[in-house]
Amino acid sequence: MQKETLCLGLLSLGPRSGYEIKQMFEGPLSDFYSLSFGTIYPTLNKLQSAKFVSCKQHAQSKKPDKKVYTITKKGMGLMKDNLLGDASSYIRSGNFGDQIKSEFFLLLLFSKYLPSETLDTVLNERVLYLRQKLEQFKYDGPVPGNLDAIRNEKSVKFIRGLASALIDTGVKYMEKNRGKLS
Amino acid sequence: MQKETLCLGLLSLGPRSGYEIKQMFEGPLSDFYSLSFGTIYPTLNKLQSAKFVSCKQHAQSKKPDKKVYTITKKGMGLMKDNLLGDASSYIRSGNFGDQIKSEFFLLLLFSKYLPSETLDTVLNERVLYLRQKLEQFKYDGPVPGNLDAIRNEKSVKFIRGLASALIDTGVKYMEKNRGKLS
DNA sequence: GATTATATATATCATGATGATATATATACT
DNA sequence: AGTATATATATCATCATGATATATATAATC
Repeated sequence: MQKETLCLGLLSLGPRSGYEIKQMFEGPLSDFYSLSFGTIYPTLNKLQSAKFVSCKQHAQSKKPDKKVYTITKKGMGLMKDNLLGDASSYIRSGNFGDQIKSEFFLLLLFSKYLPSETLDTVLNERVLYLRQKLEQFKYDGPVPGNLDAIRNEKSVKFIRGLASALIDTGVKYMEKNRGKLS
Repeated sequence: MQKETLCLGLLSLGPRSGYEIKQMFEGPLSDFYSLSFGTIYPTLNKLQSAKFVSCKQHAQSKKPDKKVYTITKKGMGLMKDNLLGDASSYIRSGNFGDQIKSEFFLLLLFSKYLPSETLDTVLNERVLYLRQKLEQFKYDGPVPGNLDAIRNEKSVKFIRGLASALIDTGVKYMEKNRGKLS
């Protein structure tokens, strides 16, 4: 998916600044996708020049102005068109997997070269991390700030349920089978 | 993990060419990590110059010579050192998640802008793909060529079991809950 | 009370990984 | 006969990342 389409998609959930878009990628979206500041800011500027988003500047004393972007009708049109194109590409491509870079799995793969205490700590920390993730995905109460919007979407409920099921399976497998590694 | 360490790690499982290393990233490793030709070949050249790997050229009539790389004692030393460093960094970093870019989850997230037939096809293809993956991970017979080495590793058995459990959970969740998306 | 770290907020840039392309041939498919 | 795929290495333009710069407020630590 192009960065433009992704930014428009996130702005379709409600007006946001570049900083807040980055927060989404570091929070609830971190398990699915990420974009850096170096990509987000130029993309928003480009979208603004082409009138796919509008921008309201909120002056803040002695902090940089907060630029809140709102998707335009033209932007909604582009987003929907691109999304349809992306889905078609996905279907035609024959490549239905995700792009993953997992330091954890590489460490596991070469674990026979690691001291057993080191491997143990790696596994412990990973399990601890996954347990926290699981709580986050299962938690149904309010979340602060601008992140509430996506929680009520039908698709997000589906995704959160899926993520919860996957993490739960992962944690249970690791607890049951980690003895077989050493 | 540095590309050098990763290449050395794969060569520690047995001598291989750059092309065969790429095949591993496209096959059994594709769900965990990937490197491109543009990274693999220069890395192998660099490792050879520094005597971390040796190279035997196998002449092939009218095809480019096949360069089979073997890890040296010096290379094994570097790999183990780096691996320990990577594990320590992983533990210290506090960042225990994986880096993921999932076109599928983005399409799900914005699925309300997609025609229901398109979404349906996306889900069908994904489930089909996951079922194939599941069979691959569960299959215990021999695999052709140079890919057998990693299948017998203790760590790989653990990883394959984990991957199978995760995919199984994912498929079952999707089949049960996909109706809630539309 | 002083210092350090973290959060807000945007912008830019060097580095380097990716994906495409080039080159060359054999085999399999249509 | 013609097209696509597989083997095999190498190079390179493009662009995303991660780091850095700038500036301040608040929270935490000592």
